[in-house]
Amino acid sequence: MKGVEEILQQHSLKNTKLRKAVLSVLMRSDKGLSHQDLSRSLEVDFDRVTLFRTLHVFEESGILHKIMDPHGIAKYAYTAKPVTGKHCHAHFICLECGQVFCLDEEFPLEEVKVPKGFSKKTIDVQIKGYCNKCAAQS
Amino acid sequence: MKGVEEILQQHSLKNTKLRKAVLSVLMRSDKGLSHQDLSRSLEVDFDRVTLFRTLHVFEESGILHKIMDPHGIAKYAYTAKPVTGKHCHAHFICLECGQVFCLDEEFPLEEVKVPKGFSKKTIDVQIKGYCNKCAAQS
DNA sequence: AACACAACGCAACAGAGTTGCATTTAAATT
DNA sequence: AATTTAAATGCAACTCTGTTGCGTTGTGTT
Repeated sequence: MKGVEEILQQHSLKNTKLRKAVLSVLMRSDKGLSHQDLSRSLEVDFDRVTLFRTLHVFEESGILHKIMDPHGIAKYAYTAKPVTGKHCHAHFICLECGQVFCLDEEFPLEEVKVPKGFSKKTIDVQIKGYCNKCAAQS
Repeated sequence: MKGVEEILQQHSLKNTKLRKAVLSVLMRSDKGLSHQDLSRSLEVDFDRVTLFRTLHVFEESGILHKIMDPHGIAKYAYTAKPVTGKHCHAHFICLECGQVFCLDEEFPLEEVKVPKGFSKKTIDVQIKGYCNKCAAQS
C-alpha cells in the first residue's frame, strides 16, 4: 500500500494537512464517504469549501471515484486499482441509509456498445438493496 | 404499449391530470428526465412539490426508476420491463451535461454475491463518459 | 530568501428536495 | 346524483449539499 504523500506527489498535488488527512481516512475505509462523513472523522481544522475542492481535485486526478447515493449525496472512495477496460467496480448501495459499500468482486464485462459519437470512460455496477442494519429494521 | 390510465389503475393510483401528463412524457422519452426537465415540458399547471411527490409515488410503485446524475440530480425513466434477476438496465451517463440515456442493450448478469444480511433488489450498469454533443465540444 | 502560483478561508449564494398543514378532488358508497 | 373519505394537491417555509468570487496564506521552486 502506497503512502499518502507519495500518491500526492505522483499526481503533482501539493502536500497539505487536509489532503493527507482526507486520503488517509479514505484509504482505510471500505465504504464511500460523503463530505459530511469526512467532516466528522477528520481531526484537522478545515473549511467546508476547501474539503469540497479537495474532493474535486482528487476525483479529477483519478485518486478517488465518486458514487451518487439515492439521496443525491456524493460518496467518495479510494481507487486502489486504476480502471481498465476489462473489469469494473461494483458497489452495494443501500436504498434506506444511502451507504455505499465497495464490493471486492470485480466484473469481467464484455464489450459495451455506446451510440455514435459517445465516448465511454468508466463502467460501474451498482447493486441496490438494503444493508444488514436497514434490512433488519424493516 | 399500455395506456397511461391503465397503468395508473394497475397500481391503484388515482387518475389525475399531472400523473397522466408525467407518465405520458416519460413513456415517450429515451432519456431520464429530471424534475426541472419535466417542469419545462409539462403543459399542465402544477405545484413544484406535487411533482416531487408524484415522482416518488411512481418510483415506489416501480413505474419509474431513478438514476442519480453526476451533479446529484435525480433523473427518472419509465420502466417498460419489470426488473428480474436475470437481466438489468444499462444507462449511459454524461459526465459533462449529466444526461442519462437508456441503452437498449441488456446485460445478462451472473450471480452477484452480497455480504451477509444484505438484500439485493436491483442491479444497474452505468457507463459513464461524454455524450455526442459534449464530446464534440471538448 | 524571494518568488509564483496553488491551496485556503470566508461570505454570500444557488438550487434540489423536504415537511407540515389546510384545501381540493377522485372514486367508492349509498 | 348526492354523500363521504382518504388520497392528492397547493402553499409557505425550511434544510442541506454544493458553488462562486475574492482576498489571504502557504507550498515548493529558483
